[in-house]
Parts: sequence; C-alpha cells; structure tokens
Amino acid sequence: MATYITKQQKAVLACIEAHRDRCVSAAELADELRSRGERVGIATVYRQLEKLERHGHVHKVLTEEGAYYQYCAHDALGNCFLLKCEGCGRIVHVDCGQLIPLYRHLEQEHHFFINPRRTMLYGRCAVCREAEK
Amino acid sequence: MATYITKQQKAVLACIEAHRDRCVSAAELADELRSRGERVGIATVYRQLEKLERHGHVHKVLTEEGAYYQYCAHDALGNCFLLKCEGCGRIVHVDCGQLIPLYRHLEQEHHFFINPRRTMLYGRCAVCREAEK
DNA sequence: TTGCGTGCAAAGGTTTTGCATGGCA
DNA sequence: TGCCATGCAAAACCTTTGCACGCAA
Repeated sequence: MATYITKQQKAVLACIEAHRDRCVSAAELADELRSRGERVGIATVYRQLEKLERHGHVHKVLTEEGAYYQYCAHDALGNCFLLKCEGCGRIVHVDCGQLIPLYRHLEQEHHFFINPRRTMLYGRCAVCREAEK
Repeated sequence: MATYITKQQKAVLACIEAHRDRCVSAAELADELRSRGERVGIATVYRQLEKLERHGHVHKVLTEEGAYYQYCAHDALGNCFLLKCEGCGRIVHVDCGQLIPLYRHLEQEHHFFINPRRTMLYGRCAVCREAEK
C-alpha cells in the first residue's frame, strides 16, 4: 500500500509546526489554512492530525472544549509536559526534568509507563490564582 | 434560593459512591440506575454530576470516549491521582505521595497550582506493555 | 402553595464516515 | 493509468438547553 504526499498534507503539517509554541484545535487549523488561501476540508485536517499523532509528531490533548493539538519536536520529548489553567483555559508547555523521578517511581513501584506526549496536568496559573483571591 | 433534596439526587450519589474504585460515564450511571428500577433521565445525571464536581465530591476526567466520573472521598484528596492506560483504556486510581514534591516545585518555580482532582496521566499499564513486546 | 428539579425532546458542537471525485506516482 | 487521499454532506456521538410538569419543603 503506497502512500501519497499531497499538498494538503504538507499544508497541515506546516501550519501546526508554525504554532509549535501553543495548542490549536482542528477548527482553528482549518480556518487558518483557509485564510492563507489553502483549501483544506475539516475532515482532512482531522485525518492528518490523527496520522501525525500516531507517528508522534503532534500531541493531542483533550479539553472541555474539544481536542487540541500541538506540534511536538522529537528532541523535546521526555522532559516536556503540559499544564492547563482551569481559569483562563490557556495551555502552558513546560520543559522541566522534575517529572523524571516521578516517572521512574511509577514504573518501578506501580508498573505504569507514562506517555509524556499525552499527559496534561490541570490547575491554575499565577494570574488566575491571584485574581480569585 | 432554597435547594431541594430529591430522590434522583440521592440515587445518583449512591450509585457513583458504590463505584468509588473506578471511573464511570454518565451513560453507565443512567443505565445502572435504570436497571435498579430508579428512573433518572440522562439530563439529570449530567446535572447532578456537574453539581457534585463543583462541590468536589467527584473527579471528572476527559477521555477519548467522553467524560468519566469517579467518586472522591475528601480524605483521599491531595495524594491521589489517575492513570489511564492507552492500551486497555482502564483508569487506575493511585494513592501515592510521590506527586507532592512535583506539585511544590511547580508552585515555586513555575507558579502553577495543580488540581489533583482533575489531573490524569497517560501511559501503559504493565499488562499492555508486556503484550506489546 | 411556591418554585426548584426533573424529564423529554430538540439543539448544539465536535468528530467520524460513506462515496464520488481529484490528483499523486 | 491505478488507486490513495480529499471534499462534501450526512451521520454519529456526547452534552447542554428550553419548557411544561411534578414534587419537596
């Protein structure tokens, strides 16, 4: 089964790669592609994102507002994880080795192997926390 | 604004409390209530779960298959978190203090305050990991 | 009796799917 | 030319909402 490389494929990848610093939804991607003049159907966007996720090129994170996707550079793996603020809804990408000992503990004591691409921690960012006081 | 205590309210709470060891979906709860002879509409189940979550009596976790809910005993807070196996789909509830130092680090260095009720880590359980080798 | 909570059905939103068509190799 | 990928629209799904009615207080 050969697989073709289409211009829609390249467009979706380029678009999500351009937003490597933040999470975007499938609808946002489709809108942006349209505004650039690239005509890509929403179904194709979903199909591409699914393939990219399967190959490890993007994170997929589930939120109250639907799924969000973020480009994932290979070399950032392992030490990166995602924080979502329940106040303002923003998703913060943190690169920090502090998770490593936890992962090791979970493997050794609880026999569970974390997938950092998928893992998202919920909480409140400093701004929202302050505003609520 | 007075608030009434209805028999549907009690039934939903009792049902999710009976499953305190695992996560259940709104549809599962509704089915189970129906099979017990309690007639509770799905909309009411959602409304109750939303209220219970707001009051901190249940966790709500987002999955590929929709939202899942789990009863949350107050004294289990802080040290508990959820692991979801991407292989078999099971959600494991882990009670372990290992997360505390991580939470403290995130607060002090990244100014982010984790909500353990909402946080779920993704990965693979020992069984699925073994099966894939 | 008052008005909150419920049930039903409809609406809403996101994601998936079927099928004819287009375009890559 | 062969056949995979796309686009469109419909379907599927989960969740929320509007409104009249039932029931707790």
